[in-house]
Formats: sequence, C-alpha cells, structure tokens
Amino acid sequence: VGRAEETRQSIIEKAAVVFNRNGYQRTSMSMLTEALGLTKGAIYGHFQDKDALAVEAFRHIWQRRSEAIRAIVVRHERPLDRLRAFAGAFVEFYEETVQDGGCPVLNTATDADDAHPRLHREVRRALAEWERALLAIVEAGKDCGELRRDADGKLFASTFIALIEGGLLLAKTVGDRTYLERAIAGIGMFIEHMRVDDG
Amino acid sequence: VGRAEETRQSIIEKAAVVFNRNGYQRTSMSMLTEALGLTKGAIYGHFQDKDALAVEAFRHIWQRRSEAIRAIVVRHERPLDRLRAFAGAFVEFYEETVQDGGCPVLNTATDADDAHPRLHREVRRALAEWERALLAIVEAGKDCGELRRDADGKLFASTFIALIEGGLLLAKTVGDRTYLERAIAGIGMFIEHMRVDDG
Amino acid sequence: VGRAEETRQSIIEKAAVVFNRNGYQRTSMSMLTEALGLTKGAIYGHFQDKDALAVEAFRHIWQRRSEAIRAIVVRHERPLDRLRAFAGAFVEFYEETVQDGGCPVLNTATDADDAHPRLHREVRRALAEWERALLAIVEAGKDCGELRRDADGKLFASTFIALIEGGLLLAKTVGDRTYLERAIAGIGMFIEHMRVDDG
Amino acid sequence: VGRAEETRQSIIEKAAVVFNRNGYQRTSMSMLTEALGLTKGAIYGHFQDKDALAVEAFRHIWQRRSEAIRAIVVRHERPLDRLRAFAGAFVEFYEETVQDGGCPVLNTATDADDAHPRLHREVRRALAEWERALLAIVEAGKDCGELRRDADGKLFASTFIALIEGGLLLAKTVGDRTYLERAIAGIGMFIEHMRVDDG
DNA sequence: ACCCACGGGACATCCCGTTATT
DNA sequence: AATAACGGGATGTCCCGTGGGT
Repeated sequence: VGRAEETRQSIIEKAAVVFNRNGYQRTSMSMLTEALGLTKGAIYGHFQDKDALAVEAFRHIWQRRSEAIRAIVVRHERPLDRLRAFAGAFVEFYEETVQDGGCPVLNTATDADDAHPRLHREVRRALAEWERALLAIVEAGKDCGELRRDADGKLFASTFIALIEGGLLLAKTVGDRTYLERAIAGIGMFIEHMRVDDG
Repeated sequence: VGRAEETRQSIIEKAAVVFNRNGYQRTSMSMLTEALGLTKGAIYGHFQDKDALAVEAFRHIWQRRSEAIRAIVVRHERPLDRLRAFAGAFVEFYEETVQDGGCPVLNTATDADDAHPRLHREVRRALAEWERALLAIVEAGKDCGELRRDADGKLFASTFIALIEGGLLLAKTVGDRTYLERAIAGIGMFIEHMRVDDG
Repeated sequence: VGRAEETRQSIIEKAAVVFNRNGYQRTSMSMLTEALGLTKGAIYGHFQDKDALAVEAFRHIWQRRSEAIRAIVVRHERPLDRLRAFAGAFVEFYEETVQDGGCPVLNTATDADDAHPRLHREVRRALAEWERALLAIVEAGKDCGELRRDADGKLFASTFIALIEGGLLLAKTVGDRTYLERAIAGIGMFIEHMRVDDG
Repeated sequence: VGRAEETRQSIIEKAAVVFNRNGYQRTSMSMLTEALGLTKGAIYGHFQDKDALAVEAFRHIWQRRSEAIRAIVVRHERPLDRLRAFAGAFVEFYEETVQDGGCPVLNTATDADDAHPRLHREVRRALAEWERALLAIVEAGKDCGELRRDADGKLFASTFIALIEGGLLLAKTVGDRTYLERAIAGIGMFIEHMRVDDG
C-alpha cells in the first residue's frame, strides 16, 4: 500500500518495450499481463484503458531515449561537435533500439496513423521537440561562428530527422546496421555543408 | 475462363488500398468484404488466407508505384536528370500516396516486423530493387562522365531511400508536405556533391 | 443455406423465454448460447448485438401473447363478453406466463427503465396498442347499447391494464394465483359499472 | 463507538436510492463507491457482500415510504377516510417515487425473480405487511359501520395493491402520471362499492 | 465461382471480493 | 475502521476461417 507509483512505473517501463516491439494494435492485454506478471485487473487499476497505458508507455520510452541522447550531446561544448554527437548517438544506441523493437517514433507514427489520435499527438509532440533541439544547436553554431549564417536550420533539421528515421527503417528491415551508418554519414556531409570555412 | 483472374486482380487492387490505409493487421476481413462487395467465401476461393492476399496486395501497390516512377525517370536521357526526376516523383505523387494511406514500404516494414515474415520478405525485396535501380543510374552517370568516379553509389542509394522514407514519415505525421520537400532538397544537395564539376 | 430465417426465428423464440425469465441485463450471451445450442459467433451472425436480439425477442413474445388473447376475444360477439374474455384470458394463460418468466411488459418495463431506450420504446408501444384495443371494444359496446354512453373508456383501460399487471406481479411474487384472480374479479366489477342497465 | 452504526446507516440510505434507480443487479460496486464517497473496503467492512447491502437497502427504502404513508393515514379518524388517504398518498409521493427510481416493491419483485431469494423474501414480507394493513382498516370500517359487512377485504386489498403497482408501472413507463391517477380513481370506485349506504 | 451460416477463440473491459497495510 | 492494490473471472463483441449448398 502506497507502492502504487512504483508498480505503475514498473508497468509503464515493461509495457513500453512490449508495445514498441509488437506495435500498439497487435499488443494484446494478455501479452502485457504475461510480460508484467500482473493480471488484467491489476493493470486496469492503474490505467483507464489500453490507450492510456500506450500513451504513457510511448512517453516513457521516448523520454528515456531523449535524455540519453541529451546526456551525450552535452558532453561536447561546441555546437558542431554537438550535432555530430547527436547523430552518432543513434549508431551508439542501435543495438538497444533494435532490441526494444525499433524507433518508437517510427513505429508509433505508422501504427497510430488515424485510429489512435492520442498516440499520434504524442508522436507529433516528440518530433517537434526533436526539431526544436536541432534548430537550437544550429542557431548556437551560427552565433559562435562555427556555422554559416545562411545555413538553413529547418532544412537541416528535417533532413537530419528524415535520415535518422529512414536509416533506422532500412537498417532494421534489411537487418544490416550499415544502412544506418550510411545515413549518419549523410548527416555528416550536411553538417560539413553548413560549416563556415566550407565556402 | 479468364473471369477468375479478372476477379482475382480486382480483389488485389481494391484490397491493396484498404490494407495500406489501415495497416496489414488492423485490416479485418469485414473491411475487405465491405470494400470489395464480395463475401469472405469469394476471397478465400482466390487466396489461401488473409496473409497471402496481403502479400499480393503489397506486391501490387508497390509495382504500380514502381512503374509510375520508372515512367517518369525514363523520360530523361542523362543519369543526373534521372536521379533528380526519381526524387521529384515522390513529391509529385505525394497527395496520392497520402490518400492511399502512406508509403507501402514504410507501412509494411514497421507493421510486419516479426509476425509476418512473408510480408517482411517482400519489403526487403522491394528495398533491394529500389537500391539496385539507384545504383544502376549512378554507375551510368559515372560511365557517361556526369558523376565523379569516386562517388559512393551505395552511400547515395542509402541516403536517398532514407531521406524519401523519412521525409514521407515526417510529412504525413506532421501533416505538412514541406517536410518531404526538404528531404528531396537534401537529395538534390547530395546529387550536386557527386557531380564531376563539383570539386 | 437459405435456412437463415428459420434459425433466426428459432433464436428469437428461445431467447425470448431466457430474456423474460432472467431479465435483460442478467441474461448473458453465454446463457443464450447454452439455451440455443449455438455459439456466440452464430448468434452475432443474425443479430447486430444483444440489444437488437432483446428487442426482437420482446416483440415476439408480446405478439404471440397478443394474438392468443385476440383469438380468445374474437370468439365472442358482444363487446361486454369480449371484455370479460379479455380479462379472463390472463387467468387462462397464467401458468404459461409464469413458466415463461412472468409478463414481458411488466418485466421489460422495470428492467429497461433508463438504460435500454429501444426496449423501453417497444414496451410503450405494446402498452399503447393494448390500451387502444380496450378502448375500441368499449366504444363498440357503447354503439351497440351494452355500455353506458358516459362510461369513461380511458379510465377503464387504465384500470384494466393496471389490475392485470399488478395482479400478475402480486400472484407471481407471492406465488399464489389467487391474487391474479382477485384482480380479474376487480375488472369484472368495473365492467358491471359500465353496463347500461346498471344505473 | 457509535460512529460505525452511523456510517453503516449512511451507506444504507445512499445505497438504497442507487439500487432502486439502477436495479439491484445493474448496480455495480463502483456505482456505490462513487455515490458514497467510500471505497469498497469500507463497504465490505459493514456488509458481508453486495447482496446483504441490497437487502438492508430495500428494507430501508421500504420502511421510509411505509412510515410516510402511515403518517398520512393516521391523520384521519374514520376508516373510510383512511383508505382514501392511503390511496391518495401514492399520488402525493409520485414525483419523489419517480425520482428515486420507481416503486421499490415493483422494481425488486421483478428484479429479484429467482436469483436473489433473500431480496425476494423481503418483497413478499413487504407485500404481506401492506395487505395486512389494508385488511385491518377494512375490518375497522366494518366494525364502525362505515363498510358493509359483506365487503370482501382480501379482494379489496388485492385490487388496491394491484392498482397501485400497475398504475405506477403505467405512469412511469409512459411518462404520464395520469395513469396513476386513473388507477387511484379506480380504487375510489371500489371503496364506494364497499360503503354501507351503497346498496 | 460465389455465398451463407456457423464455429471456436481472442479481444478489451469491467466486475466483485479480499488481503496486506495502515 | 478504512484504504489501496490486486486476483481471477465473466462480460459483450468481433475476428478469421470453413464447409454445405447453389
């Protein structure tokens, strides 16, 4: 008693992987109870329905990854290094990502196309946050003179995210991490494009 | 009588859109019968099970798109133009793609992660074909002197596909085609990188 | 094949008793499958949901009873006899009614208080029809001179129905048909009140 | 400490309305906890199970109504007036009765047909008590010379109760209190029949 | 070649009751 | 005396697949 939050968090953490691995729809409550060691009654005591749990699970898995990346990024001082570290983090986490069932954003975005508006909103929010973070680094790079003033931050952020997601999709589908590494290499080229001593 | 093949083809065509729009798992037989105006018995007369139909439906929708792109590409003679046309085709087809439920490769790849090995194989095959086509154009570009001999065709193909898929994901999720256009612009930059008069 | 309507009717007939005996809510689909010898899938092939089946079941059991009563009533020529026969029919059918779980109108009216508007509507319709039938006989009685012109048809119909339903409730609850017979005797008194040679 | 009995009584009072409004089966523990502002544990501390609470709730709501009627009846001295007042009380309480979900006897009698023998017994007891009260007044009426000696008390009591319950059912179902008023008028006519100066 | 009727099983949800914890 | 967390089970619904029949 009073251990509610603990159990709740444990449910979210374990459910997040199951959801991400199997997709929102294919994940049945029975799969969750099996993975959780709890009965359906117990789960429904903590979450209103499957949807609510899915939303929290996505938020959790996304934030965990988000913070891990940020931790890597902030190790570097200069914006240019930060961008490279940002991209590199996805290679670093690749195995773990595959183990967890792939990129949550990618999975949820295609899974929650129309039927699950709440999940869809969470994904949009995640993407927006991601884009914002990249833009901020680019702007910082311009301010400290590392990046060209005419560099298109929005263009960069879009290609960055697209390459990451596309690269993860390719690598996971084909089963060859080289595809992700090539996409990261592509990001490196784009970064070079924005460097001030490039022109 | 050829009537059978006709019906079969009609089933595939209509089912392809339903499958792609709703995901290969969420699509129920009732959805299909409703969209097809046929009963389940009729469908099961032509396909062994839902999975087999799904495979054929994916093949169909992919080939249709594939051929449409090829038709655009072959309008141009020079490899460089062909690459640009290739990328541009996705912008051109964007509305139609969204209407049909998004990119079949993207959808199916995330949808059929582990549970549907046959579908998974089809997606891999599609991706391989796509990669091969891009490589061939790049090689042709090298041969005719448009592209630098040291251009990395595999790297280009990977980033090309990643940018397309990632761009489509972003655009569809956010609901703003600009994201796709930015990804295409990124491909354009990459192509410039490979041009012979670039260095 | 083609035996759909047959099965459907059989489901309705058997379900009507189960519903009436146990009440709409307590009647579970499992109870129905048990009583019907059919699986849930089979039932849901014929009816959209439990509610739709309940509505049809009520209609059936009500019409069956309705027609049986009418058959008794029309045996008599003169309105006064018809009224007496009308009331007497309920005594005649009492055993059967109890066996079937009581009066469907009474059961459904209290069961479908607010939660099941469609059933509620059916009950209201049944009551209205019943009232109309009684009024028609009373009017006929006035026309042929058996009943006093100042007899209040609406008052009579209301007390008639109330006495029947109340009498059935009492008899069934206490487990003594005498209570119904007394209520019928009460109706007899009211009929005497309306006779032309009464004043 | 008397706190326990206080809580217990409060539970019964509030639960009685919820039970009567929703039926004794459709009422879920969640409905009760919501209406009570207590948790299930608290309820189960005072009552063995849902059934036991239902029984007490019925007793309570019935006694409350019973006493209110008696209070009205005893305002009059003469048995004949008492009978009229008895019947009239139901019209007087009609709005309140509807608000509380209808007549508890009527509801519970049909609701607790076979499955809840304890509730069923309570209803029978209530009906018997009601009948006894009516009989007593009739006998008193005979003794004081207001009612004919050959008046059939049992017949009167039966029709009285039947008309009340039937009238309530009709009025509540159709949503028109006129039906109850007509039933009460019927009772009035019956009373006239028993008057000593009637013959 | 197609449809109709049906089976059996899984789904998410919600239920009532109890035990460990104050 | 009251709570919070949880178990086990039942609910209505819907699913995919299949034979009997036309």
